[in-house]
Amino acid sequence: MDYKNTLNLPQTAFPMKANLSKREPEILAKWEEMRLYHQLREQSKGRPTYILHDGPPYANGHIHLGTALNKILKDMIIKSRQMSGFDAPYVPGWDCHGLPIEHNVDKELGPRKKTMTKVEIRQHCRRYAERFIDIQRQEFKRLGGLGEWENPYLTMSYDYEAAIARELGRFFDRGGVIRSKKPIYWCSSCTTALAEAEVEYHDHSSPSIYVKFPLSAESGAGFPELAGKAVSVLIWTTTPWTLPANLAIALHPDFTYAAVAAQGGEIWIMAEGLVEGCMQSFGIADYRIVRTFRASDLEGLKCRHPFLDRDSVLVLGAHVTLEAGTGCVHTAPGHGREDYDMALQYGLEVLSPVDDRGRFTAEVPLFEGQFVFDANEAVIATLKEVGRLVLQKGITHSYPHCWRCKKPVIFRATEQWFISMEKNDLRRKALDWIDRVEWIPGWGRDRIHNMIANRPDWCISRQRSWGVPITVFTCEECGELLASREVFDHVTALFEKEGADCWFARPTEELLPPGAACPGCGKSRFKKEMDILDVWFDSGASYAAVLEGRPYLDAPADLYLEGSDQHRGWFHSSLLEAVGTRDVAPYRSVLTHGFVVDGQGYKMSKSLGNVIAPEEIIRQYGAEILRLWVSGEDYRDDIRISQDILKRLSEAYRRIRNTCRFLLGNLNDFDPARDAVPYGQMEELDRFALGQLQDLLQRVRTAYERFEFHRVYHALHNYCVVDLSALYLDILKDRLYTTGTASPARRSAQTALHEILTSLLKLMAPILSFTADEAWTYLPHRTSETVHLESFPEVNPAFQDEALNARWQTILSLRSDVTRTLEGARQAKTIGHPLDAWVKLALPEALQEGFAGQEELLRSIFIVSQVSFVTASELPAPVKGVETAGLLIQVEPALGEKCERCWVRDESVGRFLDHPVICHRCHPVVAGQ
RNA sequence: GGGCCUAUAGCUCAGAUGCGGUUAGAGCGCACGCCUGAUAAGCGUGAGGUCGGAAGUUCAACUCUUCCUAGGCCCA
Repeated sequence: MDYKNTLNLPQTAFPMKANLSKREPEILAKWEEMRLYHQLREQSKGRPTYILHDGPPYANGHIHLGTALNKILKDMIIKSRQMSGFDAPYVPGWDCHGLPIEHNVDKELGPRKKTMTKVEIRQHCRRYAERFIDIQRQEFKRLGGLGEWENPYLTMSYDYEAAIARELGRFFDRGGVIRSKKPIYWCSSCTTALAEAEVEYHDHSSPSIYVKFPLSAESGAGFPELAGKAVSVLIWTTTPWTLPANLAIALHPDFTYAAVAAQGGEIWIMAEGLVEGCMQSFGIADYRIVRTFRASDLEGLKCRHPFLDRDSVLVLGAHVTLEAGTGCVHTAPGHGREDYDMALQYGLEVLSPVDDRGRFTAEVPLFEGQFVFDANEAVIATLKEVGRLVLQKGITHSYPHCWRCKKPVIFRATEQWFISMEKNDLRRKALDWIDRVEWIPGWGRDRIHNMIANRPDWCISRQRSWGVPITVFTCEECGELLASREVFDHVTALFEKEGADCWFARPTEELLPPGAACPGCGKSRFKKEMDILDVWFDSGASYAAVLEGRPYLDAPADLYLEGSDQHRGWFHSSLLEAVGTRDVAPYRSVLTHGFVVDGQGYKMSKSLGNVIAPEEIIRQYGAEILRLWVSGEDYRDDIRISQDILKRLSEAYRRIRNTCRFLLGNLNDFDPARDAVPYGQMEELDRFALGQLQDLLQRVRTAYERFEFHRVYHALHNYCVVDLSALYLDILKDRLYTTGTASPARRSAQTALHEILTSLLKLMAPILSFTADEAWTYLPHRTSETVHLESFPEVNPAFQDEALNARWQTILSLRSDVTRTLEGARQAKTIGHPLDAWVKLALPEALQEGFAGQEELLRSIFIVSQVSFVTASELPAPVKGVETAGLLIQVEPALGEKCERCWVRDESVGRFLDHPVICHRCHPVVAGQ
């Protein structure tokens, strides 16, 4: 007789092999089919909401690991909050306007663009954005995230465009917007102002020149040492073309300056600390310092411009350094940030004689029409001619470039719109609100705080086509600004109906509210503003457009979650807008994650060739492994990915999957309603297992609450490997397989297994969303269609038995010493399989009473054939217990024959005439069938 | 150059909630072995870190300070 057929072996159709890349799309289709997201909304109506507000990715290109990471994290938060009893809606969004799209459309259109109207270009941009929204939507959905994908928010939808204009109106209303001439980054190739975020630094070669600015006679008069001499202040610059705009020379207030007598009786003034280095590079060995000055001695003195009929005044600024140059800094207020600050402080003009294309204007007749970078040479030639050039070299240094066209940018002062950081106390209020927001990790607070504390006014205007216009008017007559509430209300209403395109499509008159008149002169002919808004303003308005705009959402949000770069980006613009328009932060807490780097910790870049595409991982491993990766790494730091890591993860995945499969297989015939055993009647091992499950629940729930998914991952994996596979399940096999199908002993085990499996699947659902869902469908008598409609199990105090737990900690210690001893016996060839073993134990005094008569319990737990308690003297060659002091163990070959059914050696085998090859444990089971 | 951050076994993570104290832990992987009734599975044993480097504070530092190195984000 083949006794194998009399066993209760595990049975399940749940496949061992996941085949994720094929199965995942089927599961996604099922969710779509059953409208899972909407079922969740329906089901959780009335619960407290949890609002995670999605930061909109830019609608360009395919998703990469960084965006995948971000979306998966969000999904894990949404699902875990949902399963923790919240109503957690998720509305994904896209950022649609802006230079990158317009730039790509430019490229696609080529020369055709010149013949097209703004509205036509904008339509192309809109279609471009739509195309990538569809692409990215598919790619994001493939990751397994639930959300309102069919109704996302788009910054280019009409209602959103209207909301942007409305928010801008609020700023105008409060007087927070100013127009001013300021040096800003300007790309003369794209002919637009650039935001700080649109500038990147690359190496660039520039001329490096030392130039003499002759000190005017009357300025030198106060110093006898200088009388009658040709005295010059020496400056150093790497942008000769900015010299025509020079209006001052900055000295550091704390530095000492020296007058150096050099060749031909000339005297040069420079920082004392730089004299030696400078003279060395000039190749002048023979010089002497005539006298020194405090910087304040020189403040206000005047030099002559080296080649223009103009003065250049000596000013003091803390930005001057001794790192390079002469300690006397050429200052052109129209071409540098600090230069501009000097202008404000000393009342200098903000001179910027350069046009949109980067060419000198008529204000500089000498170089008019020349492109500034080309004019460097002409400037140097002029300096040589007039004898003001001391030295010319070349230098390679880090220089700002346009992020789109990659060409070097210039600093140029133009009229721009700014959100003032000081009007309405915006800076101070923003800083106050920063301290009322929870930043996770905590250093995020310092980071954004420093940025807000030091940032200049926000330049919100751009001279491009694809964006939301700054919807204000200027009077044709007197130039007065018209930006009243009525104007914005009127325009906003138009935007709601027609989108922002109407600003460009309609004549000015139709954009004005009826009867609009200039607040200055009363006339009614206006010019509409043609600048558009910085895209950061768009996404920064999502607070108003989305959270306030959709009735089922709420403001402020519970959470914003983005990469740490967004302290300067979306966290920043959102904060300034919400505080600027309604004196409140848009979020209660802000969570940041690091960046995806390679296995060595280096950033991913095309040039390094270490880029991995999400699509590649999904194809090879499945999105589930990507999700497991996101969960396993501590995302607050940078997170690494490599083939090795992925391999490791898929191994962990298989382990978890197989554990589920084993559980499913052993629950095949179990109906909890019919077969469950009450806790009090369960075997103590099963009760102990339920206790361990409570520990897991506790740990996992806390970790989810704190967004510490790597703790969830490790807890789940460890539980599967250590608590279940190596311990509980291994021990249980004997009972599950060999006892009667409906025996109390087996039902007791199944009761625990059922609790364990359902809990496990629920706990893993936010991370292993596909697998938990799949396994759930194989669960007999399941309570719902998908695990995602379930809630996390609560910790059940009834399953927490401290005395039981303590007793089992002792048992586990014994077990650990026994298995170590078995290993030794195996190597000594005393036994092969543990079931060949007879374990003799001499227990320490303290344990003897507690385990008296429980040889059979220990036998099953050690998975051996016999256990006997003996006295120390009965063990001639014992092994000492390591974990249990005083324990002595000896392993000997087991007595009796191996039962053909349960494989345990027992002396009862052979005693049953009807079944001569099975043991006394198996006999009643088989005989009873 | 400035701001913020990271650096524990080959890999991923723990190291009592800001403020130091026994032989630094886990899982995976690896090596060796067992099993063949979770089987492209399962079980066991074992070898691997002195905590990025240096100096300092202290009776005592992986945990504090400084500097250095490597890396990341942001800015100039």
